[in-house]
Amino acid sequence: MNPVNLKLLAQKLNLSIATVSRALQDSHEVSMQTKERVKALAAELNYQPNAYASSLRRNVSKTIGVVIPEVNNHFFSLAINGIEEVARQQGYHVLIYLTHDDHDREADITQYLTGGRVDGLLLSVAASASQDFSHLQKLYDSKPAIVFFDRVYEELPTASVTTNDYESGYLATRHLIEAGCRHIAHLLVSGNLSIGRMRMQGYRAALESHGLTFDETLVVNGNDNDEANTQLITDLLRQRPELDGIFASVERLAISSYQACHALGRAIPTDIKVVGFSNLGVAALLNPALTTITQPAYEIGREAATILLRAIEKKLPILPSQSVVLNSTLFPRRSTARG
Amino acid sequence: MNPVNLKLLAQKLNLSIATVSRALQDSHEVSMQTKERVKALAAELNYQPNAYASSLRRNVSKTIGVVIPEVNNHFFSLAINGIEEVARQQGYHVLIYLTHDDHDREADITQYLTGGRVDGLLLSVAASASQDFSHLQKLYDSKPAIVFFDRVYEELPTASVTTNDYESGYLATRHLIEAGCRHIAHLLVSGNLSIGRMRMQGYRAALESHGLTFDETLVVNGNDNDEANTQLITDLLRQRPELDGIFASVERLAISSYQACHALGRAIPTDIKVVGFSNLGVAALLNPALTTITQPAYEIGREAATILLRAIEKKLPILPSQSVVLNSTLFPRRSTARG
DNA sequence: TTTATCTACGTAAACGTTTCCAGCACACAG
DNA sequence: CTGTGTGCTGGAAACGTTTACGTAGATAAA
Repeated sequence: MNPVNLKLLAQKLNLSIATVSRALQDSHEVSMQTKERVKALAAELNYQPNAYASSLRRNVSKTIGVVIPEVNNHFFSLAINGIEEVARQQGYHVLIYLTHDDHDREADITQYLTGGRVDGLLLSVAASASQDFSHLQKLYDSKPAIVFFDRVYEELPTASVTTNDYESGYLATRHLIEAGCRHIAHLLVSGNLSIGRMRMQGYRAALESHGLTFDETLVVNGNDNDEANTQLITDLLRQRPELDGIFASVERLAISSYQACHALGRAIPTDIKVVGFSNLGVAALLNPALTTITQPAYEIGREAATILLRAIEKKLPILPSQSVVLNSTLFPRRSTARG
Repeated sequence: MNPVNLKLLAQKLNLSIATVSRALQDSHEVSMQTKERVKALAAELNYQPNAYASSLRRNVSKTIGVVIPEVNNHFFSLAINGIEEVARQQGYHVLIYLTHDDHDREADITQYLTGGRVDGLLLSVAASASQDFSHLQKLYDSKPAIVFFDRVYEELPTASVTTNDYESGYLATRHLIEAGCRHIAHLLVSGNLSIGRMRMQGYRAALESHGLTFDETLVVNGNDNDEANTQLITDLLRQRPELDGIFASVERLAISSYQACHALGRAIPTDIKVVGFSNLGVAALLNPALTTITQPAYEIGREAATILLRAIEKKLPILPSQSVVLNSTLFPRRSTARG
């Protein structure tokens, strides 16, 4: 494509390719004089090193992969912001792959990535129904550096960046109980991931420590289809008229809950109260303002990328002990106001 | 890293590297027998070709770059969804770069990308104050395939995917006028891009064709800092108490308008009406529900990626005539209701 | 003087592919 | 028997870097 390469520079300068290469890397083995000559010409001809040749030779790509369920979700888009920020600072490129919470897509993608295309990987596991994580095991065996964030597959001995999901689940549920709820549904998408289990345990513990009984039929699994979710919630609301609280474990389910309530004419917070995990910037502007558990998404992205890039640069393995747990924050708003 | 390469396969099979390579590509020059032997072993050893070696040799990277202002914005995240979708279908990888609407970052990034790292580029130009587009010119000269989407730099003779911005600006403004507004502010971020100019012209034309005079001081430029924008709008509202309509040319400014109105106690839509470009899924759930002009973001992404990949695959240049204009839709909601 | 050290550069191998150019064996036509 | 094709395979060059190694000349140490 662009025929400006080391060979061309070397010819024009009557130097060897080796010297030109070294000059551009500020090697001490090259005299100041030649360095300047080389750099001047390189700048003039707008020389850009061929990334692939360099990656091939050095076995280092200066590229990280980010594998996430979706990007149209404030949590993940904020996380990407954080990731891109630190990657750019350190001269890394960011490849994005979306799984749409589909197991097979995730397997395909991770399969791709065993080929050395990336130096490291940030992964937030798909919340599919499948219990099969062999693709992640395979990926791990091909040993790129991996850091999980938010949605972790715990069996791999690597680091992860998560939030205090158990406490958050507990807090959200207690908040509803204290607002007067007695029949609280729990909506989630990632029941078979640790994140889902933790939030669930928090929910359950809060119920039980307040003398409420845990009812399995009030736990509903959604997916990534908003209409289907809204329908699911509508059905639930109809079948269980005693329901007076909803704890949505993920943003889209909180939104669907609003939609279902609007459709059925259930007033929030009078008839039913809603709290949801969400990074929606406009939560406070909703009708009514949505009480949220908000994760520090941007910081999670930064933190995960930092751990990953540090390990790559120092060529050290990533240990589970480097894991970080950040705290989410509960923002009480109208949707859970008393009376 | 992973030492499973063609050489290893060749050794184990007592074949030459050339034959193994050809077998894996289903070349007709290899007997069925050997093909199967090769593929079996490759699968068994989990062979993944080295992407960099391949890219180097073929001068093709199967990677496209996406350069956008931000990802934490529904328009762009939906667009990325569309882009990733078609890229994945065709076996392409997607590199993401965020400019944060900063001219210098954009210049840095495009500089990077002249190095042949990507086969093509999808670009939505940063809405900075700068009038300097020499970095884009330079990028173009290094001839990767480029398709602009939404925010176009018109001077480059390549294709773009946009929406009917003039009509949308006209429609939004007329909608406000018909709802009774007489003093309408226009908030925008991209005054020096064609997209900004088009929307502005639509705004102006609607005013004038309805006997209202265009007032330059009602046109306000925001940036990517939400607090600053809210402050800006608050100031405007205070200084111009006669204001009864806001046309926000970009999602974040509509949100900031809500915040400013809430803070000042101006009731929407009674005191002031708001319409905004937005892909916010929860627009209908806002308080009050926000009237939006919604761009077909997902389709824009798909369309842009399709044009780009077709050109790359066929090795044809991209012509301005391949440009596509899609239609946005006005969704009237409470925020512009009469009375 | 010789020997060691240092500076500044060149030669060439290597990274893992792809692909051009053979070559060989065999078949078949003239 | 010669020529021509065809089916399969291997050797080796090439892509653009980086880098181990070598070397020539200069300077310093012995």
